[in-house]
Amino acid sequence: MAQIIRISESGKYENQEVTIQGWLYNKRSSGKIRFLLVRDGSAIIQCVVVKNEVSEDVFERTELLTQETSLRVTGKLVADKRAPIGYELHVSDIEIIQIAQDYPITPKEHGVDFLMDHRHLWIRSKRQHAILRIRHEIIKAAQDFFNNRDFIKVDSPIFTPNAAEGTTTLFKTDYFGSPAYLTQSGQLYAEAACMAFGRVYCFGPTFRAEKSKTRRHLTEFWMIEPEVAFFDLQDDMQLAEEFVSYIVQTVLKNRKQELETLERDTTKLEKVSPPFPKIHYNEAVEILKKNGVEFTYGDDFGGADETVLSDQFEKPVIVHHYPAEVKAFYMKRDPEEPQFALAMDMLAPEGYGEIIGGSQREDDYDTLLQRIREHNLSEEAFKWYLDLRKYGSVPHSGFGLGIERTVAWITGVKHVRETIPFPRLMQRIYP
RNA sequence: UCCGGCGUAGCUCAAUUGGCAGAGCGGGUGGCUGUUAACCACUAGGUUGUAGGUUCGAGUCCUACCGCCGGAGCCA
Repeated sequence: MAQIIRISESGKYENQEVTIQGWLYNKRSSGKIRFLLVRDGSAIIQCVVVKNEVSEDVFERTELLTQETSLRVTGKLVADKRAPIGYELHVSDIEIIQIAQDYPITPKEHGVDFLMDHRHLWIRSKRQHAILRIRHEIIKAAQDFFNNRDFIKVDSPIFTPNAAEGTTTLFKTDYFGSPAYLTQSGQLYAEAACMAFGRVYCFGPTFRAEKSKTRRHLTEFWMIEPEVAFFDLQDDMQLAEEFVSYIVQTVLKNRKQELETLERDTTKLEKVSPPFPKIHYNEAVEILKKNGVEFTYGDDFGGADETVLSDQFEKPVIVHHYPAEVKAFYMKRDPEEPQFALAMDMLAPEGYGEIIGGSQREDDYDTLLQRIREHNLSEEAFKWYLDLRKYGSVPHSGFGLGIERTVAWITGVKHVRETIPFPRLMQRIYP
């Protein structure tokens, strides 16, 4: 056996004898010449088997190869302009590891339900492969961004003891005889960590038991949430636009091939750089009215409203100063116009919806206590959270970025179910 | 939870007015020395989601249920 290589590093081994370990993606035959498309997770390469260049035994073995059969292929790597990756393998030997019988996902169109039932196999397909590689790049870029700015990653717990804002959207579990809930956000714990380290972020799964059946909703999704001490809303919005720009530009730079596979039009993504348009809630309402949208002043925006707003701009748009009543208890109100919260949402272009929600947090003990009471929340449960306002409280702000919606936007995928390896939806918890 | 749509071969779909259940892909067999979801020929493959009803006759019409899809509501 020759040196084992990854297909993606073929360029380094031109005209050398190498071995590739992988799976058969597809096969074509023309009598005495056969073409094997082999994937190894890094890329796909066409392997050419010519009858009178290999032993009879090896040539006959190609007959046994079915889709997704695992194998080792040895041969000479040669440059070929006809090949998508620029190289082909001229086969000298084939070792079959396991023959796959009746692989369900054939090279043709399939329906959503069938593919979702076979998600564990679907992720081997080209398109899913490209999406998940971009997801990886987005997560890496997001963490790099904060790591390069001296943030400390402090993860929040998944189990939480209390229902922060009503139990309807929380998943309840049994925790040694007491109720516990799966977290909806790491934010409150990130605030505690923020008072310890100054700049922190957490990254993990969050859970919402909402019966939402739309292309933007999962019951389990991943969020990355920075929290910064001595930051006001303006600082927060600036951090958010720099953050999102960095992610988009990094993906454009490092995942060009995957974006091509997905046939993503990148011209709009290329324009994503600071500053982003920032509009007050009142301006947003004006825009909706100008576009003939029926909207009750004081409400939060629905999915259709968000699309109208984001369609006005080429870049993501930040809407700030939402009516305090539709926002969470912990958001600080603007002292100059107290009916508004110092909150902001970032809406992705092209109808992908809200990708960031953030705010400056209430940092005054008495005010926060009052809000907790107004919302009928348990003072006892939030004792530790109130402590943060008791022992050296400072102005601080943060936001959360939903990974799946960000992946959907950047890849141009229509539904978030394709942006996470194993999606959890209202109607699906298999595989 | 509400509105709309769909359910036929392993998969994607077709089947005229209610009148013989069919094609492509995948599988099998054979052919082809440059194929790109290769192609060509042959071949196997069906409780038409489930239960009931109307009818001489139901994939098709009616009722209920199940499942899925899209949307709304909901959604720091």
